[in-house]
Amino acid sequence: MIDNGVKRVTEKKGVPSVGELARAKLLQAALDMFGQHGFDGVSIRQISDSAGMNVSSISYHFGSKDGLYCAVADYIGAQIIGHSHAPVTAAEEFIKTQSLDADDAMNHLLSIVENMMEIMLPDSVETKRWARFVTQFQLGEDARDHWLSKNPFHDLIAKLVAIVRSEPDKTLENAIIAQTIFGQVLVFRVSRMSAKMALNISSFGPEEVAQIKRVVFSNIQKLLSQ
Amino acid sequence: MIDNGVKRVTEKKGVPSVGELARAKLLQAALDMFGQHGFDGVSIRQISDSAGMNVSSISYHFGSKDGLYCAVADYIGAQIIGHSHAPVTAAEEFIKTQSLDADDAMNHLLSIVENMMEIMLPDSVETKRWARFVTQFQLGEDARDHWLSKNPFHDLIAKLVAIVRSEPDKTLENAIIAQTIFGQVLVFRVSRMSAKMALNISSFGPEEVAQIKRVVFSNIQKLLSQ
DNA sequence: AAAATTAAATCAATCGTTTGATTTGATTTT
DNA sequence: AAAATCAAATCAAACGATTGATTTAATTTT
Repeated sequence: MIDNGVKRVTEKKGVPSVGELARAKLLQAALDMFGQHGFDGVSIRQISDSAGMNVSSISYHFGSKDGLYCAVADYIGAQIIGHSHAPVTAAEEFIKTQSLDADDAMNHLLSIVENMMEIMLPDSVETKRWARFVTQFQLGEDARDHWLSKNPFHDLIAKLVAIVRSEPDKTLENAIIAQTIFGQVLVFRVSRMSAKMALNISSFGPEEVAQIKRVVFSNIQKLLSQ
Repeated sequence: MIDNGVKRVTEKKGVPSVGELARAKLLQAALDMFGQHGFDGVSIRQISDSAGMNVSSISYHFGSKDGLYCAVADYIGAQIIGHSHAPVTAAEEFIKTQSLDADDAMNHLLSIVENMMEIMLPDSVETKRWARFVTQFQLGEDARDHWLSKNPFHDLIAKLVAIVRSEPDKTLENAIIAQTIFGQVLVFRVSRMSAKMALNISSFGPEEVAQIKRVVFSNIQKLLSQ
């Protein structure tokens, strides 16, 4: 039910054309407002106003409101993939070597978790906007088949968990453990307000993130010990 | 920004009046549809149609759409409190005894976690509807000051964690640990679709819930071991 | 000049809310 | 007991405002 009909732009070299700048402005505005209020909570007029453009520019550049929403999802997915490229590929290559070194696997696992925390936790950076959008997105009904609904880290974490535990790959138990590891990071994003109140902090600054990271790392190492 | 103006009903004895039945029907319909599509994703006409009533019955019984939403939040909060009354009060009384028995504290902790899982995990029971609504609710902006946004289990979990770890109450670290414990349950509700795909299951049936419970219990015991 | 882009105006549809009239069920008066 | 009275409850209808989308015309870019 998602219309992705988008008029593409003839782009040349690295020079962003006027239309591409307009498209980018709309995308950023939509990213913010969709993330804050959800799909139905924002009108295309609010988005175009926030971007300083006209309503029709949305249907011109993205075909429809659905098309804009989908474009934002694609954009965020690409950003997340890009931001976690280094630790993910490193872990994937480690797995490809068929090494069964538990310590190495644990280090890769912690790197990936650290990367997830950098994406999901901080208050001020741009990644905050990604996380809000993704959370809203995952609650949506119609867009469930979009690949953004799939956790791109899970498979990797489950495999690393299996290696650390010296178990054959892909047992249900390992998948559950991977999910609980993911949840220990996710909770600080989804239940953000609740967590701030519970921890009696006003924002997730560098020190808070560091302390959370310490606890989560400690948790992972303990719960994966035999 | 929430209007809670509600025409109250002259009630007598335990006999539900005609208006109270209508009110309950609207409340249940709203609970379902708000939980599925969020506040802005549902119109009051859809809700009243689903309840088999007229549109204006909403403003009559709840004052406004906001009033209805708030009434649903209140109802769910009461339901959750009621459903977790037993393990919560047991743990609270244990804490009141000033006992420092780590094993007892751990048992109370596991009871509370088990109760949380009963509320949040299953696919078929009514509690599923509560969880969906709460998740949607916590993402909302305007209603953040409602007490439903606060995690009613956190304080208790944090105190029990402190006792298990033989530490003074209320350190930041204990609060973080409590949050990560909560996250291990929460992830199966919030990232529900993603989790189903990752675990390769079609629903959270009794066996799946049992296995998840086993893993989470094991995790908690390990990560709280010194 | 042609194509791409923006602005303004307009569309039918739906939004939350309000209105006035009507029905219901019980209480009070006769 | 019958009639009158009244508050509670429900209804269809309509309100102005806003929704996503489209059309038309003007402007800018290439």
